Amino acid sequence: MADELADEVTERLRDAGLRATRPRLAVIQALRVLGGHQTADEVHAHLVKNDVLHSRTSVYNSLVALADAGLVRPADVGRGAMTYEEAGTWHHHFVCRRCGQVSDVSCVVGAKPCLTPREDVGVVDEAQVLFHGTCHRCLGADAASDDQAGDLR
Amino acid sequence: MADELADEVTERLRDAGLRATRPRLAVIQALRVLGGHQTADEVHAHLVKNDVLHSRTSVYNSLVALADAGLVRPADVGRGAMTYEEAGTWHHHFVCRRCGQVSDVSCVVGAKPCLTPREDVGVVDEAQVLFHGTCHRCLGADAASDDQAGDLR
DNA sequence: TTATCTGCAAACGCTTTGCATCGGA
DNA sequence: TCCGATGCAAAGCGTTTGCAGATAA
Repeated sequence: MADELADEVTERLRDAGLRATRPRLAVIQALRVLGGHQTADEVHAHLVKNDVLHSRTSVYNSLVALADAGLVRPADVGRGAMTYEEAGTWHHHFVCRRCGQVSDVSCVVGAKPCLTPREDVGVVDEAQVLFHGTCHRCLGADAASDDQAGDLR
Repeated sequence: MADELADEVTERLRDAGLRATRPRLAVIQALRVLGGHQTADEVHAHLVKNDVLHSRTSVYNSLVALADAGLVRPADVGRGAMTYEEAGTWHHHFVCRRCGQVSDVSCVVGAKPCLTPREDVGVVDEAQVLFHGTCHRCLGADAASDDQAGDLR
């Protein structure tokens, strides 16, 4: 079931001049299982739990290799550690200030620098948008606690 | 000459319920002298060089206080350390992949969430755009070294 | 006078590096 | 076979925390 993934990853790593090793395949499979926006540590924890891989260094190494091969995209959403996601469709991120949850947001234009700066700063090859705000769940929790709190505060 | 700054900072800190202390005034003055996009360490180095302040902790403390008072804005441009700039007009950032230089870029709309995500993820109060690419200087250097290199490589 | 702030020292979390060993092609 | 990858251990770097003494209001 995950063999097609392994085959594709193997091929794309080789295309990038990299070897298809056990840790690398394990890391990208973990990323697929866990879904987007995982930190290196979360990937590591998952692999340790499933007794697949125990070295933190290898997780870092593998993430770098997979990113080089264009299979994984690092995304800094400003929450301490770097997060990683499978490189599928290009999108932006919304981060809830309360709970820290990260959601994907479609980009305005389908192409990869989906925005162009007004100023002529040079050649732009990428534009990342990071939205901040309050997610629906936290807004709901707010409303609920407002009811509960009554006129306190 | 910098007294108006000191007075304004004092007032705005007090408005935020914070004290106007020597380190805080020193940090914002350093930020003004150095210009935008300084790391805590760069601010610290500047203040040490000018024999104004020697504690790294106080630089961090002050930056937090100034950010709370809305006088300073932290901007994560994805280069390891957090950078800080005086909170003036709202803008985005362009980071050169070669030299790491950061340039300011006007936002699309003057208001503060200058972009709206397509998806309804919740209440968005901020949108930061981070552009990556190659700045003019590095493009120029490239052209020059291409000439020099001739057919090497 | 007192709550706030400072600033040293130490801890902390994420990430990288050095290096001997291992293994994919 | 041999270069590239692994993975332990340790360092590195930016940042935060604990706390006793100092200070703005």
